[in-house]
Amino acid sequence: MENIQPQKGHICDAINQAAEPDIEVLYDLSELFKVFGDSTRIRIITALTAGEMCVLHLAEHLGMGQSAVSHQLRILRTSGLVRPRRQGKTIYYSLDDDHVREILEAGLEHILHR
Amino acid sequence: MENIQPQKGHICDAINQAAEPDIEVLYDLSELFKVFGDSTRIRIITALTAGEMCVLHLAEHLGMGQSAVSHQLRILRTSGLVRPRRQGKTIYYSLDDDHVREILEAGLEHILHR
DNA sequence: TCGTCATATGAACACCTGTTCATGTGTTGT
DNA sequence: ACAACACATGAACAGGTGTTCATATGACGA
Repeated sequence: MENIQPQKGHICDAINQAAEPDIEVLYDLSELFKVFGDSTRIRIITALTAGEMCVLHLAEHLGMGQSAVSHQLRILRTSGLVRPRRQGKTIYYSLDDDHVREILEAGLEHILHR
Repeated sequence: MENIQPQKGHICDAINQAAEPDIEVLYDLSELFKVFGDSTRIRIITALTAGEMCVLHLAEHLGMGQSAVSHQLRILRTSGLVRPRRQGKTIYYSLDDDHVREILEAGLEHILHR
């Protein structure tokens, strides 16, 4: 990284203005979006928007192997986006938070309205 | 990928219900979130929330090299999240779309409120 | 208890991503 | 025209990511 020192003072609205708002929060934020940044996981989340579903049906729905889906579900679970409910041998997954739908909506707004 | 055929019919709310809503849109959606899924880009976007800024000031603000920032700006520009404005030698970047702020907000809601 | 079903997990592998270094492009002032 | 400045771009390299294969866990029924 070089030593940066622009010669003439440019007029940048945001410069010299208080430090970054919670740099650690911004890191967590990027980690959250990283979870949404995979088409398999987005498809899982979208599917769960309609209601809870078990792993094999998710795999069938996505046309993928059970293992791959299970791995992705672990990531979604760890991130607190999805919640498991055990009933006998099968485990039903559902969205853990209404924020998840809102984030999805916000993204769709950008994709569609332009 | 294995041949999946669950033995007994589980009760999954969303199964057998109309096909996926535009699988291509979901792919684009994941591509969008992928752009948000990097701390450097999130920091750039957040910085631009306060107003336009030139590349060197962004680099200074982030404590990174000019090249790295420029590479990330190209990704943000290509994704339509950020817009350049040339004035002499320097180029000022700003958020291209109000949707960007909304997506950021939706993500923050999830991070903070829990 | 034994076999089967539903899911989870670990290792391995190919692929993708972000930074750095070096260099190129375009603009300004002299 | 030339040097300096602001920014962009290409190559290269380390580190991360998602799928597959094989195997483990845990629950149910006979």
